[in-house]
Amino acid sequence: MSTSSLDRLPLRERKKLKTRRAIQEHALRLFAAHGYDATTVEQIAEAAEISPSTFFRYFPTKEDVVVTDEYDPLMEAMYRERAADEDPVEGLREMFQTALGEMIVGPDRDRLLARVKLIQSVPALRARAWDIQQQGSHGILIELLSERLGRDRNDFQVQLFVGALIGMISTISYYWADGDGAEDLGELFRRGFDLLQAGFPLAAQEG
Amino acid sequence: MSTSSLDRLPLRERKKLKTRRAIQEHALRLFAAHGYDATTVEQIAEAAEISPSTFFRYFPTKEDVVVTDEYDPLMEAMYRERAADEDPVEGLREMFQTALGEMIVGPDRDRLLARVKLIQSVPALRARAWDIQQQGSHGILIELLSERLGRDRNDFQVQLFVGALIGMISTISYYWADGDGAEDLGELFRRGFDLLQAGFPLAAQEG
DNA sequence: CTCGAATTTGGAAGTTACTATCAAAATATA
DNA sequence: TATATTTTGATAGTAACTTCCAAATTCGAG
Repeated sequence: MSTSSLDRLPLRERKKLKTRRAIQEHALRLFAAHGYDATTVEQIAEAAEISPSTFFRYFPTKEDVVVTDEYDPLMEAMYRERAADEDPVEGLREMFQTALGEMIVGPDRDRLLARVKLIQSVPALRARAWDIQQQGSHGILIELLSERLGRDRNDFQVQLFVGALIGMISTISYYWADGDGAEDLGELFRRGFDLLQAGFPLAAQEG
Repeated sequence: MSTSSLDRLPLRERKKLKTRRAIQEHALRLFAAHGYDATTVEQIAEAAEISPSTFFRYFPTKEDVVVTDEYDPLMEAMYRERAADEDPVEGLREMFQTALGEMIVGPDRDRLLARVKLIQSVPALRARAWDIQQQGSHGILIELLSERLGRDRNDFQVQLFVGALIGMISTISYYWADGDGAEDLGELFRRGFDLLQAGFPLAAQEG
């Protein structure tokens, strides 16, 4: 962590990142303390020592403060680094494992857990989170997969797969947050991919 | 169509349904003509000859006018009518086929197509549509399936399956609307279920 | 170090979705 | 016809977002 790439940025950029983080931290703190709806953008701006108009320059909507993250480009880079002759879906599966291991630990884990719980509990956030994921991860996954598979981006099977995968990821996130993060997220993803790859053998059990 | 069940309702209820439909029709018409954002609730209210406050008594948000439909209870009823010893997932598959055949034809088809296209093009609607589906169809499917399977409602596999299914349905709807409804919706569902049940055999093709 | 260009910030005013309240109107019931 | 219940409309208010302009800050060149 010593000399991160951030330190080499020009002053202006560093300040912007700092402001952005300050807004996000104060916002999440206030949401946790008083609730999402009860916290106004004005209050967040005051806590972060900026003006409301500056708030909206950093985040287009109040929802984005909670819903936005920076995982997508990282995941894309990780996937592109993988061997070209590997099975594409298998590669995706292992990319997720690596990503989860690297990104979702320590303070990030608690942050993510808090965010998912908040998202889950506020309709406006649930809705926006899905759309952000759809615009971000969904598109990237389509591109990466169709590329590796040598298929068109509009290939129906690829779209179906990614659609199902995103739906599964949503489910996994909420299941994980429901259990207060007690279960291992990597293990939940593993079970998800197993079923997606091999099909769902849902059979009745003894009631 | 002659004497529908609606005619037997008391005057008050009939009027409510009529008002609700009037609001929805005028809203969709205005959205198509001038765009979603450019159309205000006030304008919709004026066109439907009601007050803005009445609008919000019928629809909690402007988004709901577009996003709400009445398919869920029908699908639930159709599923419950099916034989108890049938394979639950197979039953779901065939319920969807029947439902699509019965509900999504004629004027309903064009209406649905217009709605999906509108939803697809407006971020706020995309987001809200997902959340509505999640609150509605998702919960119902979890209940129906877990019941038939004799499993707990919190069963992880059931949740994964329904999550993936809902993701797939979203994908299918948008794919269908993208192609202006040229493809057969039932056929698209069939292919989706095939892959979900048997697993995704995504293999590279000759580029 | 200083000056001028570019960018970031703050402030003010406006739009619109949505809420709360309460009196008037329409409908049901007796 | 008279009374109770429900639905409606008008009014006033909140807060998220947008737009626009002037002030402050940072950057690059001489």
